[in-house]
Amino acid sequence: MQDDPVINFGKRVRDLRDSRAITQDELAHLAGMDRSYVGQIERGEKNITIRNIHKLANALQVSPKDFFD
Amino acid sequence: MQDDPVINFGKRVRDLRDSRAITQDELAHLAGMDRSYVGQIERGEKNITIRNIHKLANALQVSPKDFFD
DNA sequence: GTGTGACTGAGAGTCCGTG
DNA sequence: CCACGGACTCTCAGTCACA
Repeated sequence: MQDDPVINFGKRVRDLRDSRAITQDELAHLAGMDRSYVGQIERGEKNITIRNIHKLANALQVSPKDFFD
Repeated sequence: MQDDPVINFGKRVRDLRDSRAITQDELAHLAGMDRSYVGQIERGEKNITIRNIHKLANALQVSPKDFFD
């Protein structure tokens, strides 16, 4: 069982993004971040900060809580 | 209304710590962090990363979701 | 017991490109 | 459309001394 928060967070972002049928590029643009960075987050390669968590939550129109399920 | 996530997160940490009646020193020890670092987080001076959010959640025995209310 | 400023190494985050 | 890379800049992690 993989319980690294960075991994789980990335999976959650990908799920939410897929459910909205948008690309990494589009999500990056909505959140005001770099396209390759979004990819790195989804792959669990980056230890994201709380400010960017909020940016992604807003871009995906969810509560930050929804990333921790 | 102060909606900087860094500020709100700090307040939430302080509230949860106070409700447990422990010092910054004790929380820092439980979370495996430096005492002054915890203070900086509570004051909203640090844009904390997701891994440290989880450390604090574990130390306070709450879910990471509880920081986002 | 806590607030604060200063500090260094590590890693967050960007920009460019490739298959 | 995405994974992955190099090369870069900026900021966070983590600690310390002192108020």
